[in-house]
Amino acid sequence: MTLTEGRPPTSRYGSRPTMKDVASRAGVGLKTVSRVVNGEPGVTSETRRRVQDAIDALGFRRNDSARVLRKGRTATVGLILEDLADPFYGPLSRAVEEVARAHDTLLINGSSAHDPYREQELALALCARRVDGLLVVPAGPDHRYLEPEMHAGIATVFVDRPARGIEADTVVSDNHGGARSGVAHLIAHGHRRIGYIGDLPRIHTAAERLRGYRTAMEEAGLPVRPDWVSLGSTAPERVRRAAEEMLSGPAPVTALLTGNNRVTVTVVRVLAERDPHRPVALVGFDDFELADLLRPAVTVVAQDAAGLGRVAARRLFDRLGQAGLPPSLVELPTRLMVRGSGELPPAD
Amino acid sequence: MTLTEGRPPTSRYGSRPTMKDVASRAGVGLKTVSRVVNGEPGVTSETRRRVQDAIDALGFRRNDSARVLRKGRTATVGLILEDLADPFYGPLSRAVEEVARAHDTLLINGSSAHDPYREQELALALCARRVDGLLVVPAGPDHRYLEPEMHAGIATVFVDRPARGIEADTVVSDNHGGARSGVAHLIAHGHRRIGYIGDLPRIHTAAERLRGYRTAMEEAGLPVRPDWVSLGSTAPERVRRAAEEMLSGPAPVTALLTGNNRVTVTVVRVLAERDPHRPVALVGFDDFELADLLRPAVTVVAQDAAGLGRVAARRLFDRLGQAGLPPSLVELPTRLMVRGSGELPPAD
DNA sequence: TAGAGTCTGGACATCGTTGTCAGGCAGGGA
DNA sequence: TCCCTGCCTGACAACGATGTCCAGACTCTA
Repeated sequence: MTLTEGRPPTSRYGSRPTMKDVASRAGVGLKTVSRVVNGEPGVTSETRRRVQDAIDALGFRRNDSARVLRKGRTATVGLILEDLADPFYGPLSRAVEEVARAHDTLLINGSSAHDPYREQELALALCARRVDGLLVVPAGPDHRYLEPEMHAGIATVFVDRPARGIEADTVVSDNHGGARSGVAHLIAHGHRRIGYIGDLPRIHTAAERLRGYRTAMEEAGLPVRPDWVSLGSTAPERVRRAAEEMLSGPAPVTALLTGNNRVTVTVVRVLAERDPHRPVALVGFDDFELADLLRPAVTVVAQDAAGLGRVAARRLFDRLGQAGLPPSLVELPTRLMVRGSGELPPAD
Repeated sequence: MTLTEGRPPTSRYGSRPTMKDVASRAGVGLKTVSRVVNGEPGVTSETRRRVQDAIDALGFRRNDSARVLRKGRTATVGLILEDLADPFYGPLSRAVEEVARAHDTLLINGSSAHDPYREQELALALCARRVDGLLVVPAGPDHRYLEPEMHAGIATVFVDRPARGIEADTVVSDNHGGARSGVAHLIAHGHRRIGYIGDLPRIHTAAERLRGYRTAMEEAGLPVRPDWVSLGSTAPERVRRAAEEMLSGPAPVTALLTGNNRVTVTVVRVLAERDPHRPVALVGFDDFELADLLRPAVTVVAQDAAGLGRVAARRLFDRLGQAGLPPSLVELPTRLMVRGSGELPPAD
């Protein structure tokens, strides 16, 4: 039989059967259908079967909008990232999805495309759809716009970076410590002129990593020339220019710390084009696929992206289960993965 | 002022103000608030201002569940991928997002984790939330479960692979032609014993690519030994074993076609561990980041992932705008990107 | 056979918003 | 002065599901 058989003649294309339709077809009351659909007790198996038949024949599916309206909870949480295509967020989002699934909750992924306005637009759209909770990788400089939503009961956790302007749960990596250990590693291999190329300074992680870089240099008693630090967009052209300037100036650097995986990849390209007899050491923040297969293999400060997602999601559900928890801050450790590019000796 | 000032005393934590609350605070009717919120005409600027003040004071945000219930449309479409962390899907999902945005529509991303059951669960959950449309990268062997939904008016487009069991809009790459051109490239460089390692045979793309491989071999009058073809999961262990067997059997292959980027990456690892004096040529299906920086650089058959997403999303919105279009099939061309690994001479 | 207790099913209000429609009011023409 | 037009405004029903509560049917016991 085809699935269109048995539809009531009133059903137009684009209109769906409701519980009322199911009830009248099965010859029972509305509430009985509701009981069957929700697996509630108090329906004889004979009645249950009749209702189920009607549901199948009509192709009925419960309208969750109506359900949400009545019940108040949506069993849905939102995750707002900067860029779905950035490999750093893959494991993060996957980890969140697993936790959400364990709580029978649907995860909605969205991307702000690095644009504060789009982040806000997206977050508020999800709030208007009454998600129970929100996980946000902040792109914008100010998150006070979420205050009314949080007060109204939408659990919110910030991941990878803290929010600005409000107190909220936050899960981040130890960016300062990670950068510091990466630079210390370069120093231990004899480098004294080390550059840092990072993301926009308004982004918290970029600032923290810069701070870690400075700390390591200071601890070794090394000076930091202003032209050894370059913060800005991670667009390949900008990063390329920055790298080339640092490598050719009056006091060229012999080693580089790159502020995230986008920057690292571009810098790897720049270094590959240079004279292989004058190698430049490199430590990248964020691990990336195939880093071990490049020659030289790229030494990185790896973040636990899946851990960030998992811890943040757990915190979100804790908060959903128990309102009124005080805001918490969790900092996850990073790990230096030594592979080769950071062990090159200084060229001079 | 803090944002909690002015809340009516009845407002509990976790309950939100409604239009009714706004109306009574502003001293106007319910419908007038609705007009202001939706920017409808027919409200004096004085009234509008009073209402807006009440909205701000109460932190009101329209409940879209109720709105959807009343209006029938959600201005939301869903995209179901296999794995959010697979870099192939990044540009695809980004392209869909751009198109959705141009239509003032929210995009919900979800992942099936390669599991047919999860795909169905997710698709139906989105249908229950009454998304207007659905873009699906099929993971399952049977999509008849979507038939009632499509009949009920949920526009559905399949991407990257066709659906099984139903007629529907589909946008795919020219998998057969792409694989054929990749293998022809290897043959042109003197290879006669060429292997193919692909995804599970039930996956349409894997089968098509196998067909392309066979076509190219046949056209060159070359035999295909059964142990030169290995289909199965893309788990690294399986792929590694398959590659090692093909490279060490009685008639070892001198070149490989890999069926997608996951397989390619694993094979690159295997090849990197082997004797560099006996190189194995490689052509991978799907481009991937840094393919050009490996040594040898990896020659690939590149798909237009962004194109897949863009074309599919456009088709979805065409269908939303005009119901009853006949199902269409679009096949996008692939591009052979010659980089080095496919040009190695046969080892013997 | 009557009464008590249990189980099943249905009528109705409700969630927050929007579409319909009618009432009120001001201004202009006769 | 009266009526008509046009503009604002608000009362009310409806969207589809769920929770409350009660009625009727049934079983079991005295």
